[in-house]
Amino acid sequence: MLNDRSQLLFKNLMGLYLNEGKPVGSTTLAKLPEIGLSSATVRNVLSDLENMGLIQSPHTSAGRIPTEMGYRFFVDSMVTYQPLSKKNIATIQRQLSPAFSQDELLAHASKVLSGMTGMTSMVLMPNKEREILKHIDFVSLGGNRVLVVLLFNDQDVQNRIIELEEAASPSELQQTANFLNEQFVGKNLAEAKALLVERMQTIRQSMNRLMLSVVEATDSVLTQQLDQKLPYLVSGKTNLLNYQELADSEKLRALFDSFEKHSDMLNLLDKSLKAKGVQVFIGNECGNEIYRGCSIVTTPYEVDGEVLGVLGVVGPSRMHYEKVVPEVDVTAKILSSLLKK
Amino acid sequence: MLNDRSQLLFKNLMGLYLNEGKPVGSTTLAKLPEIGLSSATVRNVLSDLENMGLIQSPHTSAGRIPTEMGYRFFVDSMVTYQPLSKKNIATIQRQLSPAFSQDELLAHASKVLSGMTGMTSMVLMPNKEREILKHIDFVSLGGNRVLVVLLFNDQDVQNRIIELEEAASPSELQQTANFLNEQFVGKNLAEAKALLVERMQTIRQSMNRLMLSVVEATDSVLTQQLDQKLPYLVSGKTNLLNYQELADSEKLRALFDSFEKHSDMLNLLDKSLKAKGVQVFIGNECGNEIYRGCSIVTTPYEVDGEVLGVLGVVGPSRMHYEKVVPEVDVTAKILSSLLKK
DNA sequence: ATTTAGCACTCTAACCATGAGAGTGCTGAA
DNA sequence: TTCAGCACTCTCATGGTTAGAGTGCTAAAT
Repeated sequence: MLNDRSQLLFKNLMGLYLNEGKPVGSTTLAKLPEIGLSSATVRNVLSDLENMGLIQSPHTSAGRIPTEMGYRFFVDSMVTYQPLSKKNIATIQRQLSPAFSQDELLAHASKVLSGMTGMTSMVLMPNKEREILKHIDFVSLGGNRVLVVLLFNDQDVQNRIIELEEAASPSELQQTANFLNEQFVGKNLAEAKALLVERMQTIRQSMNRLMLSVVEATDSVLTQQLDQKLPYLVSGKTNLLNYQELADSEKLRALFDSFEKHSDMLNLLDKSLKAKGVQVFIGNECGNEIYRGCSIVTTPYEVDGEVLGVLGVVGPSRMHYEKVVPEVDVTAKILSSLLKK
Repeated sequence: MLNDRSQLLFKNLMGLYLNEGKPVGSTTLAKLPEIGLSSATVRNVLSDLENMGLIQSPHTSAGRIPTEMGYRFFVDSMVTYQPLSKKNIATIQRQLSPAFSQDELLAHASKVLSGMTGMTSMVLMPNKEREILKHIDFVSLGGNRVLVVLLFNDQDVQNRIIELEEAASPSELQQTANFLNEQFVGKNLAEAKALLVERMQTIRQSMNRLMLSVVEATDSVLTQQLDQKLPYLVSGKTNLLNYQELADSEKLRALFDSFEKHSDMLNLLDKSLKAKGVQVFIGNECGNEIYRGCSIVTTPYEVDGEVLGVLGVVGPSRMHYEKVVPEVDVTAKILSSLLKK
């Protein structure tokens, strides 16, 4: 559909534009040693490319810049991705390793990604509904206060302090914990909640008042557990201040607002969740007018072959895809490998 | 030192400037009903005020704007603070109450403050060194993995998963926990660490290898506990995008960088930690050239009369002190009262 | 002794004209 | 098919001009 010469010129135009950020004219291209054509011939080709919708001219006497379709074509069939150096991979590994919980690990991944790419990163958190309850424990704090410790997936610990109506002895607490462990360990949060509702009738009859109030308090903790969490993390927002294409503070505000509003971003991350491998969304494909001029690169992370969430970066469409895509990819892989353990 | 008429004019000038953000000229002031002077007379007074260093002229044909000294004078002796409405107070209370841990409460306070003032807020976290250890507990996770639960100050729960060299039975863990509780509960983190080092010799002799390795793992958790935490939280950074006086993206970057660099801000928050009541830092007083044109309003929060940390906001010097100061003050008071419990 | 009207002066911001520079499309020759 | 040449268009930087805002000073009025 596109002859070799057109491709060559388009690729060179992209290269120059990604580096300089200024419209590229026919003379600039003609001067490149690998081209070997006069500027007039280049002009003819550029004119074709413009008719095809791959490039456009901001105004008559400026050079050409890629259109969204141009970016799309470039990303789909021209970019040669550059593998990360051993050293960079080691650096990521080193920065992610000292994390103690799943949440912390994901937060680190987000930081690493925004630091490495110089853009803004986001990490879609695993669906808490599907986290599997591994252990319940109660710690008496004296008086009526009890610390509830919930362990999910061997990595994620949550705790809440609850107040009972009357004091509970350690042995009573132990007994209740044993009961709850028997009933709910191995279930995910949603199942546990459903089960609790279902069996409440039976439980009421078989337990004394004290144990019942502990169970009820635990139920409310489980419920809160579900909604309370942020759906995704965002790091390095301020990195976007570095790009002049986003220098307008109206534009930035709109972007930041969109991050907080959640709906756009969740939509996108959800799409990526269902796809395999790295996805690149360019401009309008991001699903909102606001993202004109921006691109989003995402990829899912997983554990034991099951997709848990998505991580990615937002930046100007004029980004170095050949570097950013592998960076996102590798970070997701390393994250996945660390989650496995 | 300043006659009534000068004060009246200065106050009105400040009022107009705070609202409009544009230099105020003699005619504008003369037109105000409460002035009752000709613009010529006003000009004479303004000239005096300029000589005293309270106001300045950006250029010949613009009006006057306050200098930093002008702001200082205004804040120190002219502002009449507006008490918050009952409704606003109730709103703060409602937004802060549903917090489960100390950290969460402080994070909420920061959010509330940035939301209410429309500026950026920061909260200096309590000194972790001085948190008192209330309870240590171990939960066996099967295999060699043990969950360490540390409870501080009845509100702050921390946990870490540690891996032992060999499996430990629940009773062995219980025994170790009992020992550690006996030794360290009631001490603060720094004391606990010192004590551990001091007694290590004795402990080595009196305990078996397993218990020893648990103690050592706990020690490393205590150590991490000390450094790992952020010294302060920042919320609502993006609010600063709304102010045209900060619209320049260089300026914003410098500010955001300063928030991440910690040193400037910590210096300032530390100063506020030692002072009583609300403090206002204007421009240069913030301790860095970067904060030219910005002011910082801080106040300590406390529990049982002991100062724990500081909270405050950063915004343009042209802020409504009469509202912001009470807002910071009340938020700190409410936060303090919730921490007490 | 104050206050104020009047006036000359200064500076900014907006507007317009101008020209250099960059890049284009088209045409006709190689 | 390629390309040199040329007329054309548009932006951007520059400089000049003007209206408007605000000042300081002086001399008259209170």
